[in-house]
Amino acid sequence: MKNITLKEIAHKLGISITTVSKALKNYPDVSPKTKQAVMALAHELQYTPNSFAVNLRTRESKTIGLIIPEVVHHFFSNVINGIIAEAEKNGYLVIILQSNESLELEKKQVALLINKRVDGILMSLSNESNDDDHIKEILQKGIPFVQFDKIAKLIRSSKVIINDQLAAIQAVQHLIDKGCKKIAHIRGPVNPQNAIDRFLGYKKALEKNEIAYQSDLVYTCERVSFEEGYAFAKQIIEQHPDVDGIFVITDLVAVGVLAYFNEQKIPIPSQIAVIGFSNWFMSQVITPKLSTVDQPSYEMGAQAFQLLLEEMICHRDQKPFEPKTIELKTTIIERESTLRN
Amino acid sequence: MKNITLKEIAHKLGISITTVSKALKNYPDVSPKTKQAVMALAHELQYTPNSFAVNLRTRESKTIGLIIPEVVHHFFSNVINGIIAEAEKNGYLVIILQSNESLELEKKQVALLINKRVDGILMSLSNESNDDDHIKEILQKGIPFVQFDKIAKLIRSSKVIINDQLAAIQAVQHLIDKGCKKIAHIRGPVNPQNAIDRFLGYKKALEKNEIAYQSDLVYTCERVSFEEGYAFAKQIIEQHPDVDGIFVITDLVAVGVLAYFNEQKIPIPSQIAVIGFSNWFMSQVITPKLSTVDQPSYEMGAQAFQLLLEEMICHRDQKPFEPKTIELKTTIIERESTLRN
DNA sequence: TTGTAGGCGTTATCAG
DNA sequence: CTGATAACGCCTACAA
Repeated sequence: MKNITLKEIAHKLGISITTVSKALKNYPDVSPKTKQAVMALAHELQYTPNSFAVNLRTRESKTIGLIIPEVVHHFFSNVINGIIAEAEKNGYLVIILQSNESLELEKKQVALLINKRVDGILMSLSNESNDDDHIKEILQKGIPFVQFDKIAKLIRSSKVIINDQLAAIQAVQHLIDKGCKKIAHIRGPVNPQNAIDRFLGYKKALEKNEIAYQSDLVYTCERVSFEEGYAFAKQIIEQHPDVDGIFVITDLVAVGVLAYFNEQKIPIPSQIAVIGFSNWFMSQVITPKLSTVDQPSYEMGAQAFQLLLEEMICHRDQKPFEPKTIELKTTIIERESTLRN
Repeated sequence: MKNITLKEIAHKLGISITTVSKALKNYPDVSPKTKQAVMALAHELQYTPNSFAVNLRTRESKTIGLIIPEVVHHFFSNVINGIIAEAEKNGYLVIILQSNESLELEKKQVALLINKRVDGILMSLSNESNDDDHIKEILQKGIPFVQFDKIAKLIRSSKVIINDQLAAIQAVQHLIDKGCKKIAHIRGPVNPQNAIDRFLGYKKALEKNEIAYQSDLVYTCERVSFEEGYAFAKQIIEQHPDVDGIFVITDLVAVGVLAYFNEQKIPIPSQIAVIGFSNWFMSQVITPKLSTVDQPSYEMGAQAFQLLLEEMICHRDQKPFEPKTIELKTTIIERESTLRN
């Protein structure tokens, strides 16, 4: 079952490879008759160009790389969805790599993609990432590059993000509006920009409402897991029994919090109100249903690809490209876990 | 920032391209001295082979394709995880495409991957798939191919599956052991082999326990969604108020069932016991915690890649390959939703 | 309108 | 030990 090449078509038709190539690409300088014949035979033999050869010639692979911290993650898998869909619409395929939240792996993945000569790279940083040599290498090689969600602020590239600080302010304000006076925050790891911004938003919201900030009400996740949420909930209730509201870095962790409180029969939201972040599917099916901040994940993926596409086109045409930053809207979703008044 | 080629290294060193190539690949017939020099310069200039050229020459891309019904799906994203990890260990990258449970899309994706000349294809069928022309084309072209989870039984290819029928028998037996006498089944769509097998398992378990099979106790999902679970739970309770156990095709749907019962304050498991399938993460955090059948998803991905790898190696070496089928073990996980006695 | 020739960057064969 | 030469399959000036 060998593959058909231009050469074979040319041979069978007794014409040159060049003519066959031109005919198939509908060049104006081929007679309709030969064009016809070539098309027909190509179709009959089910000719498809050898993409390896095309890649080599055109220096493009119509393939992009995506590096993401975790595939098994409601938010990220939705982003992937958006990216793949948008890429496919535009004739691109997507190679996906996981950093597993490890900087070392992330660097390795970048190297792999550069080696593979993908046409562009999309990336969301791992939680460990506090170093950007590998990212600088991407830029230095002139490879089109777009960051999304967890970004390195100082890198000059296109970005698709949400306003984490504002979203956090709104989430905490929501708790305050529901009557919470003493609000704890379970924050994300120290590195990621979005954990930092959400934390800053938490502080600002308190400040704006003239509630004193207490550093001992802030708990820091390392792995951002269900188990951590469970454990911190226990700590919070033991160390600060009068806490009446918790703003949690993400829904998964918040679900852990709810699990502990449910087990201890601590009433939510009457004693403690809880709000999460990201609007995972699970949040609407647990008891009590979790209030959260909705973050447009599919949209984020789609937009990230679009920015990358623009840059890839400029790159190919040797035109200069100005990085852009797109900020997507978030919305507070009120459910049972903050339903008071 | 142009890329370094063998030619340039050869030029700078005043030797031939051939020698450079050999030196870099550590051929025995190059003097240690030249080898040294070449290595050093290559390293200094950060030479990396142009993978497009290598692909063309070797007729391999060290890339495989994966077609999956849904990325945003706890089970499948875990499978993806296993595949990517195992592939990377063996020097392969993975292009992921989604069929969105549509046969038409699935066919398109297959065509894309064939065109791309991936070294192999991994696939789980969409629910719509009742036709296998596209799969036959893969085999006909001699592309290494492995099916997993939702498979076409009659296609002669390697497969990684679980014993759905047996797992279903065990799940229903579990309900019976817990005292259930009238058991409903919310089944998957008509096409997929695993939905059929689970349904058959349900029937067999009833039979073995001398419980009469009633076709009106079987409800068929079309989209396998939370909403369907919710709606069928309502129907079941209205049409058959004496049903005391439900075996549900998958956890997502089972969670919908629980949601309705919770809302109606129908006690689980005392009035009705519920068991799901697949052990989604969500199942252990909802109330009541859902009993289910655990299915090794990461493992399935990893094994599927291994089978594909074997086949790709045979393919490259022009050796014959015998398809294999691997059957992975499932386990019943007892949680609150069936916790009686 | 058609064909020739060169090259993309690598690898493999074979002769020196 | 080294290097010339010929592919891999396609594209594109340029010549005929």
